[in-house]
Amino acid sequence: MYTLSLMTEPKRASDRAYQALRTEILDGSLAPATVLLEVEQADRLGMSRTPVRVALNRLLAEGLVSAGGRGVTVTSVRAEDVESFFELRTCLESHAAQLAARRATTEEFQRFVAEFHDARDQLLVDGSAQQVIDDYFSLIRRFDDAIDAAADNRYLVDALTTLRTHVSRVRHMAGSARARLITSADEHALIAEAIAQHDPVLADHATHVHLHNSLEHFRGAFARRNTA
Amino acid sequence: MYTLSLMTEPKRASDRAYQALRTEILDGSLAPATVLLEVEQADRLGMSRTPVRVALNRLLAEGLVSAGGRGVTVTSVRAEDVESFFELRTCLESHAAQLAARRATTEEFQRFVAEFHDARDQLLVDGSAQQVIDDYFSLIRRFDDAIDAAADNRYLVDALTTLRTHVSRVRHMAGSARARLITSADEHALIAEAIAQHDPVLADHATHVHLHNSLEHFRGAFARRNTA
DNA sequence: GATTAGACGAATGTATACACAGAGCCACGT
DNA sequence: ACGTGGCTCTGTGTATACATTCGTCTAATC
Repeated sequence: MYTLSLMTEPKRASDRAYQALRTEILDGSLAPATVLLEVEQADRLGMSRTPVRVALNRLLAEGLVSAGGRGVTVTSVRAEDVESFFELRTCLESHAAQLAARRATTEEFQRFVAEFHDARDQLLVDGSAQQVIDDYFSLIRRFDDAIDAAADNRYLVDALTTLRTHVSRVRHMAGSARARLITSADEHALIAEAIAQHDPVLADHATHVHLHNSLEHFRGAFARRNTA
Repeated sequence: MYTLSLMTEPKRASDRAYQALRTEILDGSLAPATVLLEVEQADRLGMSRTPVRVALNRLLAEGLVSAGGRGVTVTSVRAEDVESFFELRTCLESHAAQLAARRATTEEFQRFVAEFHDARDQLLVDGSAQQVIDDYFSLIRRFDDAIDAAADNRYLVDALTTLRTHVSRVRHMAGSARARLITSADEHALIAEAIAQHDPVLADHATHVHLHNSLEHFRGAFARRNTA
């Protein structure tokens, strides 16, 4: 089963609406504070209000839009939201890494160590090529999925999935600097190593460090954006 | 603004449907594995399919029902779910308590210490009276709300709100023994004390202890239920 | 006798029509 | 000129009709 975002054309109109709106919110085409009206979107997406309504309710549950009086509004991402957000994310990802370190198989995560080393080398050689960057993010995604599977906790994975959606938004807003990506690859390699060696405390702390640095990067990016 | 569960008669039919179904799932009137059909429920609740559909989608997002093939199914609560569930809950509540200990005002939580002491005394005197038990749960609710407010993290509070819904279900299934409630009051008093004294580590650990004991209680209740 | 293909039916997915509520606006009065 | 009252217009909430899909039962063939 592929994830929704990889399926080319879902059957249900409500799924198409959900995907379309979600993608546009994540990549910024639909700017924060934009008001989404059912009729408007139904017209734009070439369907009736009913499936749009379903899609908007799903986005509402995810926190990507908020319901205020008339229509729904694309939620804004203020700097303080990013702080709150990473506070929770650090808590959850660290815990997931800790659980993974207890429950995962060594081989699987030792492979990730090697992959992250390769990725770092690639980024060093050609860290500005979009292909290399895309590959790296896809590696991170596989790594996150592997941790989720190893953590083996449905509720935790659900919470993290929602959070990671919001991460995508912030990432889009902040962009990704080559230097940060390289450091990030090293940090991920360490997390993978800790999990492979069944060291829960190190996995916990390495994840903490990684997300701390990640947040610092976003803070910098936000500051530059707001002064520019 | 009152919470939905306290509003006597919401305007929207979809809200009435949501409340009705949610209540019935939480108190067990709708047993796990029950299949909910739109038409069926619409008929039973005296409305059309449309608002029922909205309600079911909300329940789906909350994880109280799951979508399998035909209709939605009331999710079951297996022992292993309770484990996963408390694993996450411990992580989040501990973190919330930690944040509250850093950010809360001493007076507010010192009052909670006194209230929990009073509650324990009440439970000792007349711990089987439904009124006393209800009062105690209502106190816990106010305490949780106060922690949430002090933690001041929208994402964390959202995650905890969802989790606490599931706690209600488990509590209903397991029942509440007088002895456990008394111990629980003491544990809560300690958490409140730690927050009042701005001791994040103690708040964290006291919450951990409380939820550990709480989980032990549920484990025992489940074991008894499954052997009975 | 078991397995699979096909048709039937029930339940969901979608569209549309109507009801209601809230916001904006114009006119009227002061 | 400014405030107030009602009107209109727009958007959501609900109902219902229609389309589509998926499960299931049956029957036929191997």
